[in-house]
Amino acid sequence: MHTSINKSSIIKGSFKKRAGTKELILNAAEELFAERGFVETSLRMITAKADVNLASVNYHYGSKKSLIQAVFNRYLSDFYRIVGDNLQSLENRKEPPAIEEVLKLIIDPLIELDNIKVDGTVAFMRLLSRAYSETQGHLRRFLMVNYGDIMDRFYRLLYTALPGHSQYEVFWRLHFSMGAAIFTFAGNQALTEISQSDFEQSVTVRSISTQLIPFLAAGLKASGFSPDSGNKSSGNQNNVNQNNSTQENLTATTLKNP
Amino acid sequence: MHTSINKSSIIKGSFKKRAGTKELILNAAEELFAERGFVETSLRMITAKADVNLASVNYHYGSKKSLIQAVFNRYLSDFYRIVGDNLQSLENRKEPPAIEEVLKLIIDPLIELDNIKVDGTVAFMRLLSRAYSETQGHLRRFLMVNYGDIMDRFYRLLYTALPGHSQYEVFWRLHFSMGAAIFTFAGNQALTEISQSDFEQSVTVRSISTQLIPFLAAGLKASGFSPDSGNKSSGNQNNVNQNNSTQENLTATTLKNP
DNA sequence: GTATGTTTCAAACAGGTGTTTGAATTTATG
DNA sequence: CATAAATTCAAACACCTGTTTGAAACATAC
Repeated sequence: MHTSINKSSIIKGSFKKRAGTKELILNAAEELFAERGFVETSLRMITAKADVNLASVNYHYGSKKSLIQAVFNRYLSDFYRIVGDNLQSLENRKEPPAIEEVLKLIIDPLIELDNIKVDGTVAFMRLLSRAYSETQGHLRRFLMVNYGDIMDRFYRLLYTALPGHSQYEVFWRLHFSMGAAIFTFAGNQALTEISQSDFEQSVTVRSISTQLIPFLAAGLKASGFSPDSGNKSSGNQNNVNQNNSTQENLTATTLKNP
Repeated sequence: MHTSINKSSIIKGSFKKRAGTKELILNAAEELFAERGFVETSLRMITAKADVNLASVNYHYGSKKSLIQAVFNRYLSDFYRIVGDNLQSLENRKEPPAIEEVLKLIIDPLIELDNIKVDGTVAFMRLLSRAYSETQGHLRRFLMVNYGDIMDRFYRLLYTALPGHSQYEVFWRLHFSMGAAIFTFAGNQALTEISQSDFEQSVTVRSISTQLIPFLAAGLKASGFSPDSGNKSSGNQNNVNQNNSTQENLTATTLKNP
């Protein structure tokens, strides 16, 4: 099956090896990990899909665990570079940003992923989802160590955009929002299929985002305690605001130490 | 290690086998599945924890797949029985219920799980989360076939509680809400630990729910398109209401066919 | 062209997986 | 008690896992 013809291809006018075994592995792994998860994807599936030898994974990446991190690194470096730029532009402003702006700051790059790769958004969110649920979290730790600062800045910006809310509230609402986004995008196309067949409307990453943003914005802005209809009346029990510790320390421990 | 003393115990005055091998397996499996997921939990781990023979799993349950479904069935039968009762009481009312009522309808039983079993809520949500992300979804299909009608009724009730919103909107917002809830509760205690250390406030299932309900309620109620501050002004692009098909058919296909 | 370093390859490795088997044991029945 | 059914048990089954090995093929440089 594996001929020797594809061993070489013309790249930029000069002969090179066939598109890099290392990248072939990374591409195949990325797809399979998003589809099936890390534990349910074997190295033999990856090497078969990439049409390379089994041993080349350990030769180029050392171990399966390192391969997983490499897949993540490629996605995140692309994604968080854009988010970082967007963050700075809002951080530099004097007046606090609107929540919708803060949300778009991170959702727009998420949508952009779909233009770079086929089903890029869904694949990325599935990887994120699995990173959070699979194993006991060595991957979540990897995420926090390498990219926790970005999330830290995002949390601070969100806090400034929500005056009148405690950091405790913002903390939880941030994770509610992450859950809604990750769960929805990562949801194995089942939701999309149902929606398409029932509502006769093509479902894209952008159309879901159009639904998601007002939902999250309203949730984030909501008054803390609403027994009836959202009025901030009466006594609220669990509204213990404690902004005594410095914001420096607070956000640092909040998101840097998993 | 395994003595023959615990082979018999007194139950209801008469001698019986030691608390049922079948139940011992189910208990051990339930804990391990919630902790580590289905694929990462081996039958040998389960039988070791339950202190029973390896072969007894296949003897009592036939296969690992059936064991997983059995674990789910025990949780869901308890949970959905209560939810079913709550649903009916609201369905019988003339005037549409408040969203907070609809949310409490399903969140209160969720909290109650914590009183029945230790960390019952978290365990249940983790099982749900894994059911949605793991494998290609044979477990999600099982859920929908056996318990889809309850979710169908919940969706309809939510729709009546949200006048002025299209079924398309309600559909997506329902799944946003599910994502927020499942992701948060299932989040491997990491969130809870962070919150406890940073905000010096004990985090319980109930205190999270107190945060979650107003967040979800506000998101569900939000006007469809809010570029600035949640006012339902200006033109909205993706608000294609199509209530042409009968509600009967719509909700049926929505949640019964996975 | 020979030598050197890099990459590929088939094969084997040690260990874990769910499942099956058949005998031994326990429990229930007549 | 004896017989029959239900359950437990240790061992083995066939298969899949990530990783290692050592020789073969390749690339590049002298």
